[in-house]
Amino acid sequence: MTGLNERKQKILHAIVTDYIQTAEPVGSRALSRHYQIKLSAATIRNEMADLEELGFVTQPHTSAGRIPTQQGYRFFVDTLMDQVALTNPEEKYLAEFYRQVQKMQEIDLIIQHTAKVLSVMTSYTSLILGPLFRRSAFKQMRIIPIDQERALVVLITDTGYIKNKVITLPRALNQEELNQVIAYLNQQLAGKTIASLSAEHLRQLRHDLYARVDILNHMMNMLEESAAEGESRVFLGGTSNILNQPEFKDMKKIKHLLTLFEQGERLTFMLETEMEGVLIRIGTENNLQEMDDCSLVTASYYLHNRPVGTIGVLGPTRMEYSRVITIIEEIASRLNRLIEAL
Amino acid sequence: MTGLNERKQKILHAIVTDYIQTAEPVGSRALSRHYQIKLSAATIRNEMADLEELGFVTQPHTSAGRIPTQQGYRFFVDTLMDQVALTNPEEKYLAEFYRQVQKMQEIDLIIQHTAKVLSVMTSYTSLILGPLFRRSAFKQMRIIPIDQERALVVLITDTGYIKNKVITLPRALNQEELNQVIAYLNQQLAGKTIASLSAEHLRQLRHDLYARVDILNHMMNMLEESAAEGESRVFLGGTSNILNQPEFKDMKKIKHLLTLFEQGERLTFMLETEMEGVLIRIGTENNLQEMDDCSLVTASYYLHNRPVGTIGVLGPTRMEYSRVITIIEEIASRLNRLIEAL
DNA sequence: ATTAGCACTCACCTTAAGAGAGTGCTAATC
DNA sequence: GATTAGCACTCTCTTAAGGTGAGTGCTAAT
Repeated sequence: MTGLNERKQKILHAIVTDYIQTAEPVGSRALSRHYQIKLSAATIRNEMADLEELGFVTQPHTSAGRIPTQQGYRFFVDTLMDQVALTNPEEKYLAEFYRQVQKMQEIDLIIQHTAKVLSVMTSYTSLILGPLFRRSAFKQMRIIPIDQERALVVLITDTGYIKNKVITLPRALNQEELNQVIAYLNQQLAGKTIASLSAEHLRQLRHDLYARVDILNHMMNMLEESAAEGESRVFLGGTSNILNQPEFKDMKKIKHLLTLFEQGERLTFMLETEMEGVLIRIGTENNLQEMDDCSLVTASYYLHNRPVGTIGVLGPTRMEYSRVITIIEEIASRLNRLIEAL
Repeated sequence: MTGLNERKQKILHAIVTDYIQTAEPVGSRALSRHYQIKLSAATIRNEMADLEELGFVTQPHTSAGRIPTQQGYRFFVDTLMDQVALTNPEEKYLAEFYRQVQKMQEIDLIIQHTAKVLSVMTSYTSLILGPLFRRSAFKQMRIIPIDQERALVVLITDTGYIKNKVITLPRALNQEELNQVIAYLNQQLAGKTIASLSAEHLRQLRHDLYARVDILNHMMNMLEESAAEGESRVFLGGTSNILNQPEFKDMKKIKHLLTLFEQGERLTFMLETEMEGVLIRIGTENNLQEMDDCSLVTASYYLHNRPVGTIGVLGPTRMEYSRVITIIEEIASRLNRLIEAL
């Protein structure tokens, strides 16, 4: 299947590289001139015809140059792509940037800034899925009475995500009672991830606290709600960057993408993954109409080797994959370090 | 200056109304046909020529119909505009919507949903400035130790805005000490708005707590930081709606607007106002390049008659002002009621 | 004061022509 | 047998020209 001889690979590599840079169909002439391919245009034409038949490239119209197909990009990404390193200025910039970010103690700020820098450095749009609540572990929980009926539950997780939730209490409670419940919950839940709270577990809790079961129920409801899908904490950066891409000069496409950007749940869905390392989804691999012309490069970030969230870069399929991968890897690793320190 | 006789006003009204609907230059013919103006096209042409000379309308080119100028819109908004009421379905929709929203206890959720509904109902872009911290009043403050060095300060304001801030403690502190400081602060600050904390006030506090001045300093820094401009809590809704407007078919304009949308501080600046009632800024009145073709309709929302935030609708200058005003007034008042209940 | 009539303007659409880039194929060359 | 030069062909893109139609300004009649 991947029976591409070295020459074809070289040509495909050149086509993809060139097209990524110029967004123009690549002709045989240009290839034989600029790239280290010491073949005549005619020969290259023959090879390109083969590549087209094999599905790696295509022509926008009969007498145009070739552009990579999705399959072409896929092969490029899997086999052909060179690795690039950060440039020195990039490296310095990032180091300085995170020296500043480090001082912020709140995960939300950190992530927001990370989204920003990710989009600036790649000049694509960045998406970051904040630490997932249900993959975070309990650190502690407090309850602060607000008035007769309501109280604020503050939940601190090990990912630095601080969850506030106002709950309505079923009846007036004295601080004493509340404290008991909280103390017990803290003790039972400390260190556990939200996702690991089995039904069994919860039943046990309910049993233990049968005397306070009404309060507990409220608390548990809150937890479950939060753990459930509903909560989408996606941060975007550089949404306007998509407008720089010539493939999105079409109003309709932009509209679809912008509309997608407004739908937190769908973005969350796109980003949720437990994959190790960098994951690249090209065009229809995203399984989303709106994303058919887009690629998404994602990497998870970790706390204690547990993946808790995802950072991603969204651009046209004609994306500078190698550069983006390098950047995303670097930033993910910096984010990891920051989160460990929270 | 505004010496527009009734007939001219009638014609201007018709031009603006028609142009708002169609986005096409309005010709004399169309006016004499469709609107209740029983004058011939020729007469209308003469009047239109006058209106043009007076600066209320203009021609995109010599042989086109007229379109309103900024001054034209201004006059329309100030003097000509009819009031419209919500339609019955709109009213029902809103009532049901807020029946749902009411259940959410968190201001952020409420505002996010309000932004959504505001953009959906107007089909423009909505901007909402969350309750300003410095215009909110203290309700209470708690501190939760996280580890040896750090603690979480939770600050509940009367606008329902709950502020979390991780602070690094200057030295290990026992809960006792912290509680003392917090108790004192709670007592001193309860009911005061952040903005009203004068320097004198703070000096007094520092004096009273001289024994704990290091902790206090940290807390105060946090407060000051938060009260300062830095914190921009702007919520957007329906950003993709701008793409529906024909005046934004130009990529450049869209790009500028989207870029503006990414700059929280500038949005905050745009929205900050203490004005009573509905404020309309048309085109260059916004004092922002990017907004030269846009109008912004805003209304403050209140807690105890104190303006704490702003909701706004952003569209082209060719905006359905009267409809937007009606909607924004209704939604602002519903938001008021919700916030009073927090 | 109002209106009908008319010449004129200008954007927009369609069509045609020409340039340019690139291809596929064939025949010559290494 | 693989490679290349040459050439006819295809298709997009740009530019120019002509035609259409909506709308105007002005003048003379009502």
